[in-house]
Amino acid sequence: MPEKAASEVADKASLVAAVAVSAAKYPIDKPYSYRVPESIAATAVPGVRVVVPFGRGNKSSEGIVLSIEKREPERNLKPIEAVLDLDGDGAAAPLLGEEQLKLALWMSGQFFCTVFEALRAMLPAGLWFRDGKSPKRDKTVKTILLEIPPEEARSLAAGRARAPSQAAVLNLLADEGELSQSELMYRTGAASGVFKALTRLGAIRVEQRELFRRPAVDIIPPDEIVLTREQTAAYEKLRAELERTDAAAALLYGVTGSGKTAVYIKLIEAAISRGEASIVLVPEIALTPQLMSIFVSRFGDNVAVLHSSLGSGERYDEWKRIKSGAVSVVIGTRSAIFAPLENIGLIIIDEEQEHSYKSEQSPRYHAREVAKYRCARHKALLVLGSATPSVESMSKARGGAYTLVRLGERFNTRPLPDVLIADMKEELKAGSADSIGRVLENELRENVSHGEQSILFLNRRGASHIVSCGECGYTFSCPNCDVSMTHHTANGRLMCHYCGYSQSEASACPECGGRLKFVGAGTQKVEEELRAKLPEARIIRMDADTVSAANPHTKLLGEFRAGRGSILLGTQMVAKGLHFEGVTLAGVVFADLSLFVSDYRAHERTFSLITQVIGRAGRGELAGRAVIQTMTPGHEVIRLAARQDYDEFFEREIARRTASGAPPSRDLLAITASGAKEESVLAGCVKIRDSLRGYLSDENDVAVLGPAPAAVMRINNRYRYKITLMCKASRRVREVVAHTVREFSRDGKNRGVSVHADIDPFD
DNA sequence: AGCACGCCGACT
DNA sequence: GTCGGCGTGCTC
Repeated sequence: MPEKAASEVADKASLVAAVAVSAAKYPIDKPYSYRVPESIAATAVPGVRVVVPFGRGNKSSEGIVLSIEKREPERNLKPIEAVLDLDGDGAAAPLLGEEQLKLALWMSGQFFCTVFEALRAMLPAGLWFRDGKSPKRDKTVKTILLEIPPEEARSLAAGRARAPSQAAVLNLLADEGELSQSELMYRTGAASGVFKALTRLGAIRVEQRELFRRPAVDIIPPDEIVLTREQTAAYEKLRAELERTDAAAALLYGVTGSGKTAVYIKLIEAAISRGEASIVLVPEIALTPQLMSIFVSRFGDNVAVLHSSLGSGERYDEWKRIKSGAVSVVIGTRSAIFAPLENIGLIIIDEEQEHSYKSEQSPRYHAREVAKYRCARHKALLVLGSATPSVESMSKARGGAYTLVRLGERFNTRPLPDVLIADMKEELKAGSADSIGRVLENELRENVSHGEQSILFLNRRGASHIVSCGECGYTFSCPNCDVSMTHHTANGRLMCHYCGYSQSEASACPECGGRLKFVGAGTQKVEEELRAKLPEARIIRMDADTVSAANPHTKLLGEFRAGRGSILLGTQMVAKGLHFEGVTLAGVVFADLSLFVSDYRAHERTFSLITQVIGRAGRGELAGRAVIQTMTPGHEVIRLAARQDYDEFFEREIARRTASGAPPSRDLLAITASGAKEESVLAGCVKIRDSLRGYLSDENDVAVLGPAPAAVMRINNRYRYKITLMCKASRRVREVVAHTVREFSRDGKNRGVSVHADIDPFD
C-alpha cells in the first residue's frame, strides 16, 4: 500500500473505522481502529464484513465495521485490506444493520462474549471465511454408492476376511443401498482409509452431495380456524397488547391441548394485517413437525424456516429472502431470534421453559432475553407460550411484568387423563427389576387388546446403555472424559457422548474376563422387555438411534399412526408436541431420573416432562389415562405432576427458590475454568473466587461459591471447575465479572487455564 | 487468548 | 555451530 506524502496525512483528517475483529478474543475484545484507504471509502460502511491485519504478524483476520468516523487518527493506523460484502455492481452490501450492531454491543455485556461472536451468531453459518483463507464451500455430505451389484459386493466382502471393516462396509451397502460416509463410519467403525481402499478396488464411488434438502413438510390443507370462547378471549387480550404502541410481553399459559397454536396463528394474521412481521421460536424442529406443517401450510411462501438441519446454502437463501422483506413470518429454532426482519410486531416463543433456548456456546445467550431486546426496539409484543411455564416467567407474570393469559380448557372440553402413580419400589421389593412394572404392563395390555395406542416416555438422563462386568463390577469409561461409555446397538460399539471416542464392543471383561451385562435401561432394553411381555403389540421405538435421514421421524410417526394397538416408545421426541387422537395411554417409565440431579431446576424440568407426557393421552374422542412409574411415589413433584397441578407446583417451587436464594430471587453467574492440569484449574478458580469476593465486598446479598467440579469434571482430558456467584446481576456485578475474567486470562501466570462466564446457565 | 520475538540446552 | 524449548509482552 503506497503511503501518501507526510504533509498530506498530517493535516488531513481521514476516515477511521471501528472494527469488531475476529482474532481479538474475549480478554482483549474492544473496537479496533483502522484506516479506510480511499479506494474503499465508498464501500467500507457500518455492517460490512472486512479483512484487516491484526497482531504483530499482521495476520489477516475477519472483522465487521461498527462505525465510520472522519477524524485525525491518534496514531498510525493499519489499513482495512478489503471489504467482503459487495453486491453485483461493486456497491456496499452490508449484511448487518444498525439494530444488529447495537444488539451485538448489548449482548457482549450481557452474555460475556465478544462483539464479533455476537454478530456472527446473527448471520447464517456458511458464508464465513476461515480467517483469510478461501470462503467455505456449501456444506456437503460424502455419499458412498456401490459400483458393483449388491450380490457381487457380498461375495467380495466374504473374500475380504482380512479386511473386516471393508467387508462390513460392503455388506451394509449391499443391504441398504447408498449411505453417507459418516453413517457408514458410525455403523461399522471404519476409518476414512477404508473408503479410499474400496474406491481403488472399484467397488464403491464417493459423491459429494449437498447436506439435507429442506425437510419435507407435510402440507395439510389449512382449516378455517374457529376459536373457542376461551381462545377468543385469550386472542382478544393478546391482540390488545399487540396494538399497544410500546413494547409488551405476555405469558400464554395454556394446558396441553388447549389450542395455543390456533391463538398464535390468529395473532400472526393480526400482525400481518397491521403490516408487521412475526418470529415464532420452537425448541427443536424435529420435535415439532406438526406445528411446522401447520405454519408452512397456512402461510406458504410468506413463511421462512430457519433451523440447524438446513444446508448452509439453503439457510443463506432463506436468510436473504427474509432480509429482502419477502416474508412476514419466520419460524425456527433459537438462532431464528436474529432473523433480519425490519418491522417486527410479534415474537412468539413456544414452550418457553425449554432449555434449548439457551446457547451453550459463546455467545451464551438466551433467546428470550434477545427477544425482549428486539421487542423493545420494535415496540413489538413478546408472547411466551407454555403449559408449564418456567418459574422465572410465571413469577414475572404474577408480579405484573408480563400480562398473564390463561387457557384452561382442552379441545372439545376433553378431561385431562386419569393418572396412576406406580410404585416401583414395591416392584423391586417383590423381586422384579423390570423397567415396565405390573401396573403399566396391565394398562398397556388392555390398550393393545382394545386396539388403542400408547406412548411410553423414557427419561433419558442416566438411562443410557452402560456396559459393566457382572462379576467384578468393572465399567467401560472414556479414556478422555469422566463418563461411562454408552453402548450403541446400531453399530455395536461403545461410544463417548462427550468427545466422540469409540471402541468396538468387548465380549468379556478386560479386567477379570467375566461376563458383561448391560446396565441402565435405554430405549432398546425397554423395547426388548416390551416385546417379551406383549408379543402381540406393534412397538415403534423413536430415539436418536432409530431416527435418521433414511428413516425420518415422520415415517416412524406415520407407522405409529397407522398401527392399531401400537406402542410408541421414545425419549424427549415423544414427549413434546405430538398430537395423536388415537392415543389413550401415556406412560413415564422412570419419572425420577431427572429429579435427583444437583440442579436447582431439576424439579421444574421433571414436572414439565411428566406433564407433557400425560398431555399426549386422550386428545381425541376417547378419554385418556396415564401411568407414572416412580421409586418415590410420595415425592411432592411427582404427586403434583400427577394431579397436573401447576399452580400448586409453582407456589411451592417459588417458595423453595426464594428460601435458597436461587433464581428468580437472585441471578446465578457461573465462571467455569478448564485446563489440562487439575491443580492449575483449581488454583485458578480460587484466584477468581477471591478477586470476586474482593471486588464485591461492598455489595449485599452476594454469595460467591466454589470451586466445585463441573457436572462432568473431565472432558477431552481437560478438567473443569466452576465458581458460582449468586446475586442480582446488576450492571456493576456484570462489569466486575467481565473484568475478573479478562484480568485472569490476560495474566501470563494463568496460562493453560481458560475461563468463561455464563449467566443463568442450564446445567 | 494467541502469537511472534527472544534467550538458553541437546543435536545434525 | 543450529533447532527448538516455553517465558514475556502486545494486539488498532
